Amino acid sequence: MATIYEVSALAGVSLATVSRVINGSGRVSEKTSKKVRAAIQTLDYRPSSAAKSLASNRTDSVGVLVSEFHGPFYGAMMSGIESELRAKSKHGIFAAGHSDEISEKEGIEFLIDRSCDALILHVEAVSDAYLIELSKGKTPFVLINRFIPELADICISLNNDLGGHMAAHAMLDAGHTHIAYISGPLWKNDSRDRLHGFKNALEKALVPFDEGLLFEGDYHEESGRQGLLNFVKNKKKFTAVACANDEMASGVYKAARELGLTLPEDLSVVGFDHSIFASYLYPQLSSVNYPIGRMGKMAARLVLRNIYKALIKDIKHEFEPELISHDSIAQPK
Amino acid sequence: MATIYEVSALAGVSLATVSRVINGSGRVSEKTSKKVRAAIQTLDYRPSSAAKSLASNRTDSVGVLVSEFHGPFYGAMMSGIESELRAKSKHGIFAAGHSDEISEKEGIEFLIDRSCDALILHVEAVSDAYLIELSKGKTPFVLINRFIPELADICISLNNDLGGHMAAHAMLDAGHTHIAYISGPLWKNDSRDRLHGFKNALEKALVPFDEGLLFEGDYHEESGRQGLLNFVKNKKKFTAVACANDEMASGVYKAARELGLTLPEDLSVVGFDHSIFASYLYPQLSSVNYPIGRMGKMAARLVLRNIYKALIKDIKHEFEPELISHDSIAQPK
DNA sequence: TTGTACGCGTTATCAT
DNA sequence: ATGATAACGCGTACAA
Repeated sequence: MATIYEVSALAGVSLATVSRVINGSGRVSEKTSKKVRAAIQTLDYRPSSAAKSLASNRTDSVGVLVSEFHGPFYGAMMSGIESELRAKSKHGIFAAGHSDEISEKEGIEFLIDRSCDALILHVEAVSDAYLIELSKGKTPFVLINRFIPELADICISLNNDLGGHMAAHAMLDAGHTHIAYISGPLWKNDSRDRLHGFKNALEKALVPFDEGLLFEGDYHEESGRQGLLNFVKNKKKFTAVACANDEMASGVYKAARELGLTLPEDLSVVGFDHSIFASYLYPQLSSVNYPIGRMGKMAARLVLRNIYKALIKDIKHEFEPELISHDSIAQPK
Repeated sequence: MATIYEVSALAGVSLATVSRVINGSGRVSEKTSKKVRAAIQTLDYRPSSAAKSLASNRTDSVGVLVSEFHGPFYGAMMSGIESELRAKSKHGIFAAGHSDEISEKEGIEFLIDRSCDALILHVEAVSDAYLIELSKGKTPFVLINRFIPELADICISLNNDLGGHMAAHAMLDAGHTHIAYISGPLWKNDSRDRLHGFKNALEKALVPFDEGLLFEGDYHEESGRQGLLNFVKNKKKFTAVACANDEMASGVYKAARELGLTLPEDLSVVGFDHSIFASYLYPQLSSVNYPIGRMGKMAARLVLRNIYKALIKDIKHEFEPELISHDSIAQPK
């Protein structure tokens, strides 16, 4: 592999000049620049990223911690981050945190040890205190899907409360008054916010909420199924069920079929996230959209601006959900 | 950040010794080693990965090119790769190739410029010749989901031909003799292999295949829908349809419902990949399993063994598909 | 505008 | 077993 020395020799200039034309730093005459570029061409010279990092103290890499690689959710987020970074010649190093405190901390340590210039974190299990402490460290980061008042300027979050509102109103507007709710794990912030928004919307509409129609799931399909079976077992009356994500809504579909219910006539369902597979379900699932791809892009842009001093305007910290209507909501019989 | 100099000073030993302790290379007395470790602890010393890379000419990073980040397929693959690499303190740099020749080449260039120690490539659009040429270059790589005779020892592939066989037999065994096939793009190797296996199985079973019952889709849902509508429009007789992936099978479900068909009584369907959402469909989709997660792990293990000299046995180059039976196949009426 | 010289924090090759 | 020292390839003040 050719080095910058060979290039400078061939071009008949000093290596400082070569460095300048490569990085566009400092003034270089067009003539010299041309010679240098020619030399780079003929030698097929590629700068050593290691040497560059050592000298500049930057790696051009951004560590990204997601909960999981699979599933429709994080893929969209990673995709948004990667394309945005790559356009600026940076790259992402992705690691999984598995929604587990130990594992998330290990992941963060791993990425810091990789000497990433910055991190983008989608963490659920570590505490606010831990993150506030982390923010005092050397590696800057951005949080996605999380809001911590003390770190507001590095948070990219969804208005989950509003999302809960929308789920409730999707049902209220169709005339439902007995609406069950299958929540995510209540130790997660987003789960609590969605539920809060949901209850709040009912309250404002003067529709009482029966706590017996609340089931705490785990965001996986089977817990959605269990939730519906549970309501039925307890002989609850309800004509609609809102789910805190689409997987659980799919579980509700399954349980409904087991019970011989026809969707959406016998039961209206609304999901959350508007995952890619919402449209694979039958009837196609109405769902509150979570623009995670755009949020991933925004997180990358925030890093690009804060760390790499890219000229980026239009930074936005909070995103709004939106109801995507399909065929899973009918009027109550 | 503490450097190795400070550690050596505090421990009262030379640089070389510290380096030896860290990397476990060369003999070091237990006593010295202890002193060094203590110094590392108190200084909270972390080796600089850049300096390490520069001196050792390794980055401990593996570039991974996938077609897309989203969707159920690549997530499982990336997940397998990441966990396997991280266990050995290596990391993946992921990039997307979008199944497009230019874009795939750019992605490969990008990863090489990142000075990855090796690459894991899931490429569809670049030619065999290009890859053979690439193999003569400096950066070693492994191919996933592709078999090139000249590069057999760096290929991890699925027996797609056998998969096609299985899809055909799922139908034949249920008694179907008029079986349509919705293929992926025929410029892709896996599409061709699956189709070939499918036709071959029919032939062996002495069931003639009507070319009018072949439709070339693009692996996306809508093309599956188009395929089925196309067969019907042409007044073809068939009782079953095999799809080259699950997305297109989902499209077939949609078209079937539009046509008022009841699944699986009026039409049996089999998919390919056994994506996570195969079970979200109703009726749950029978599908030929593609163990992409395990294949990703295997690709990582191959890199670990070949490049990083890890002691790994049980390398396997070809994986076998497997029919996962659910509820989408019935006997013909 | 261009060149010189030093520093970045390791690994690895010699000696000792 | 341990230490001294030369690479590794580039960025960047500082000079010229």
